[in-house]
Parts: sequence; structure tokens; C-alpha cells
Amino acid sequence: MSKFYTISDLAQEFGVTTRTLRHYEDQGLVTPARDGINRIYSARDRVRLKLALRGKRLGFSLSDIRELFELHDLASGERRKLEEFAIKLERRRAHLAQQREDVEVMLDEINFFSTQCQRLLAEAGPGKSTAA
Amino acid sequence: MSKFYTISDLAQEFGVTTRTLRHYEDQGLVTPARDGINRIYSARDRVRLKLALRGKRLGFSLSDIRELFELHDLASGERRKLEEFAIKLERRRAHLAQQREDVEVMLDEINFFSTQCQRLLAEAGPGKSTAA
DNA sequence: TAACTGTTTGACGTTTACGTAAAAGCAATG
DNA sequence: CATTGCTTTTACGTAAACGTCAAACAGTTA
Repeated sequence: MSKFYTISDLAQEFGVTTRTLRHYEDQGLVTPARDGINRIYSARDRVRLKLALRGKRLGFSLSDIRELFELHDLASGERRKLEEFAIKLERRRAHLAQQREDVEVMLDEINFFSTQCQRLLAEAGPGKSTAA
Repeated sequence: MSKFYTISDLAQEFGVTTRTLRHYEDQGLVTPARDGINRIYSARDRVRLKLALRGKRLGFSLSDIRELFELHDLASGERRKLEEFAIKLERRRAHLAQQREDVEVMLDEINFFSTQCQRLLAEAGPGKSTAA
């Protein structure tokens, strides 16, 4: 059932270059298998790439992302370092909470300007251009 | 009424280095006045620094941030480029909407793991360590 | 006035996240 | 079987965002 992908499959799907995928492999974010010499990416790799790109959009570094993956793996395995895990989770949560606040504030600002902008554009006349 | 700050005032307050502040000046994010040779930062500079750091936390580049400032300045002045402004605002909004979604998804994940984690820790006994 | 303390302007160094080019290997296709 | 297309590794290049000196100046305190 689980599908497999070539390097350009994933590159195309996610709008990145093959170089990026190889780089992510260097950084331990994906671990494709090999068909002879060629890379074969699994569904797991695909998920990881997706997660990595989300992390990037939020300003996480690749090593941040790798650490998250490691935590993730750790979470579905051992349970002895659970306390340490919980602590790191809390840090992440705090970080994300900050991000959420940041996003909300910026969205509010954008909305304010947008509204203002639409008002002015409407005033300028609902007709053709922006010419008075 | 408006207060003024030295470079180290702001550096300390926001937990950045003076080098960072000079760099931000190079990039046109702040425009401190001078007392002889020394920089003097205004309340406006302080606000801009705050906004810049928020932008950074969300993964914006310094030139992104500068562009936002320019748009902001433009918004409180001319109104002819308002359409262009509106378009850029929409891009920003889309970007932020994506970020918001990203943050929510990641927070959900964190919450899931955190809950899981707390459960396991609770099972291990509410007593001392994590030893079974 | 001598010694700090904080500031200035260079200017080269570093890290991250890839870009880009080179040289070569496989595989299908005309 | 030669070309085309996709892939590989190797490796130098680059842009962004500062770090990290170095040398010098300015105020102020002992």
C-alpha cells in the first residue's frame, strides 16, 4: 500500500529542488532507501518533508526540525526520557504560543490596513480605476 | 514626552547585541539620530525594533520586514498606490494565514504528545522519579 | 590626568540553507 | 548504438544575518 517516490517526484510535489532534498538527507531529515544508486523515498519520507517545510515556514532551522523528529521518534519508543521530553515539549509549546500571538497581532494589523485600504479605494469611486 | 534610548538600552531591553542594531540600521529598519557621534534611538525606532523582532520570530527576512515598514509608511501618506498596496497586503495575509494554520497544527501535535507524555508519567507513579 | 566605560567605524569570519556547475553513470528510445 | 533524460557525487559559490575582533574616540570618575 505504501507508495514510493523518486527525488523529482517529491521535489515537484512540494516545489523544492532536488538539491534541497539531498541537503535534507545530509541533515538527517529524510532517509531514502536506494534502488541501486538512485534514491527511493517512502511515505514516511514524504511526511517528514511535509513537516520540515512547515517548520521552515515558521522559521525553524533544519537542526530544530531534526531535533523535533528525534523527539517524535523517541516518543514512539522509549519512555525513560519522558521527563526530558516533556520539558522540551513545553519549550516548543511556549515558542509556538509566542508565534501564535505574533501571527494574531500581525493579522490584526493587516486587517486594519486592509480595511482602511478598501475604504479609501471605495471612496475613490467604485467605477474604473483609482483616478479621482 | 517621547523617550530616547542608547544603543545598549535597546539591545538590553530586547535581548539583542549592539551589532544587531547597527546591522538593522544598515538594512534601513531603524534610523537613529545622532548625539555627536553616538546613536540616539527614538520611540519610533523602539517600535520598529519590536516589530522587526516579531517578524523575525515568524521567519521573515530583514528585507521582508523593511518592505513591510515601507508599506506601512506608504499607508499613512500617499493613496495612489493603494491598489498595489492592497495586493501586497493580500499576499501578506495569505502568508500569515498559512502560518496560523501551521502553528495550529503544530500546537495540536505538541498537545497530543504532551498529553500522551503526562499520561505515561502519571502511570509511572505520581511519587518520585520516573522509575517503574 | 590617567584609567575606565561605552561608543564608533571598518572589516574579515561564520553559520545556515541551499545554488550551481562539473563529470559521470544508468535507462529508455529513436 | 548514440542521444536524451534523469540521476549520482563532489565541490566551490552565495546571500542573509549577524559574530568578532581591532583601532580609535568621547565622557566621567578616581
